Amino acid sequence: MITTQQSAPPAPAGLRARKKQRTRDALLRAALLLFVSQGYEETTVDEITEAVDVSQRTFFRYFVNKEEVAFAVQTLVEEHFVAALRARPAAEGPLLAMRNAVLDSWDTVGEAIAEVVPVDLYMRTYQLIESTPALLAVHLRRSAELEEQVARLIAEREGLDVEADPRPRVAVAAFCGVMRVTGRLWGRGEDTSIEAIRRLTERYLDHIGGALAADWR
Amino acid sequence: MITTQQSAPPAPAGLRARKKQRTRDALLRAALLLFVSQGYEETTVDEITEAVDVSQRTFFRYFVNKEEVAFAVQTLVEEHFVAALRARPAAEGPLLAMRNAVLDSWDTVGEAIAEVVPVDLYMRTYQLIESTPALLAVHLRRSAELEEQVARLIAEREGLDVEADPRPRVAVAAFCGVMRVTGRLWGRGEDTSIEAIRRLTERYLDHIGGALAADWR
DNA sequence: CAGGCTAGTGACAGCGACTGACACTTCACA
DNA sequence: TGTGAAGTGTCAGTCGCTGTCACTAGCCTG
Repeated sequence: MITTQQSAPPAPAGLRARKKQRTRDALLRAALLLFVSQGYEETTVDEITEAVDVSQRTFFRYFVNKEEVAFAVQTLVEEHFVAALRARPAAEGPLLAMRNAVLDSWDTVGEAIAEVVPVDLYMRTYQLIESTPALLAVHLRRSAELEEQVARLIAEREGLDVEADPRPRVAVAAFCGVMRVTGRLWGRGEDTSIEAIRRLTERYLDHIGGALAADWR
Repeated sequence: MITTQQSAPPAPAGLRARKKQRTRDALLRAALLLFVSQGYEETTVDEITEAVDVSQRTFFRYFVNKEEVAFAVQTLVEEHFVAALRARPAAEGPLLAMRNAVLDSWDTVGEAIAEVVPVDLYMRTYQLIESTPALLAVHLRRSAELEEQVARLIAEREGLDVEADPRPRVAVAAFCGVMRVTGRLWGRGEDTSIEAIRRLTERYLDHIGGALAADWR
C-alpha cells in the first residue's frame, strides 16, 4: 500500500557495506537506549562510542551531530507520511487527503520502525524529544521543513503555484499546527500506543472546522 | 493603548544598576551588529566581549547562552502582542481577537524596539534568525511556548478549560501556523518595513477560512 | 565618614561537542 | 596478487559553556 522509499535495506552488497550498516545500527540503538535511560544532555558522545567500541570520530562520520541520531527514526516516519500523502487519490480535497494520509501511515509505520529499533524504544525517544528543550527545538525546525514540502505537494495536487496562492501554505500550516498539538499531548499522556495517537489525531482534526468559527458559544 | 510591561526602564536607581544596564545594552548591540554583519555561527562570544571589553564570563552572566542574545528584542515584541491580546474586548471571538491584537501591536511595537536597538537592526536580526538553522530551531520552540500561553489566554476569555476542550489549542495552532508563514515570507522578501508585515498578515489571515474549505475549485 | 557587606567582574581551569589532518588497516576489484 | 580507496583511530585544536575563587567598587549602616 505504502511505498517505503529507502527503508528496509535488503542485505547490502559487499562485506564492507554490511559492516558499515551494522556500525550505524549499533550506534543508533546504543544512543537511543542511553538517551531514554539517562537523558539526552546527560549522555556524552564518548559514552555512546564506548558502548559500541568505536572512536568518537567515527560517530561523527555517521551522524553530523549528536542531535541527528535522535531523529533517525523520526525521519523514517516522515517519509512514510509523505509517501501516504502521494498515494491519496487526486479527487480528495487538501484537508481530507492530509487527514487520510496521517491515519493511513499510522496503520503501517509500525512495521517500518520495527526493522530498525523496537517500536517501544521509538516511542520513548519521541517523548524524550518533546521534553528536552534542545531536541524539541530541532524537532520543530524539522517539522517546518516537512511542512514546506507538504505545502508544495498540496499545491501540485491542486494545480496551484505555492508562491502565488496563499491557500496551500495556510492550509498546511493550520493542519500541521493541529498535528503538533496532538503529538505533544500524546507524548505527555500515559497511553503511548499507536492506537492512542490515531484516536487523538482523529479527535483533534475533527475540531478544526469548529475551532475556526467566529463564535464558539 | 498597549501597556508595555518591563520595557523602558525609567533610569534605574543606583550607579551600580545603571552600569549594569549599560553593559547589557552594549553586549546586546555589539552581538547583533556582529551577527548581522558576519553571521551568527561565524561570530564567537570572544569577539562580542572583546568589542565591549569585558570578559567572556561576564557575557554568560547576562545571557544564559549565545542564542539568547539574538532573541532579546524578539521577547519584547512577543510581550507586546500578549499585552495587545489582553486588551481586546471580551466580546470579540477568538480568531478576531488574535487578528486584531497582531495588527494593533504592529502599530505600536516600533517605538518599544527603538528604545533598545535601531528598528533596522532588529529587522535584519529577524531575517538572520529565519535563515540560520540553529536560531530558527530556537525561534520555533519559543513560538511554541508563546502559543501555549496564548491558548490559555483564549481559553480564559471564552471561559473554557484548555485541557478539556480542544478548540483553544486548535484555533491558536492554526492561527500561529499562519502567522509563522507570514513571518517567514516577510523575512525572505525585500520589503522589510513594518507596513509590509502588516499587509502580509492581513492578507494571509483573510485566507484562513477559504484554505480550510473542503474543496478549493 | 569609616568600615563591613555584597554585587559584579576577571582570571583560570576544565568539560563536552565538534573538526581537520594524517597515518593505518582492510576490503574491493582489476 | 597487488593497488586504490573506503573506513577507522589518533591527536591536536577551537568554541560554547561552567565552577571556583579572588578582587574591586558601589552601598549601607553605625
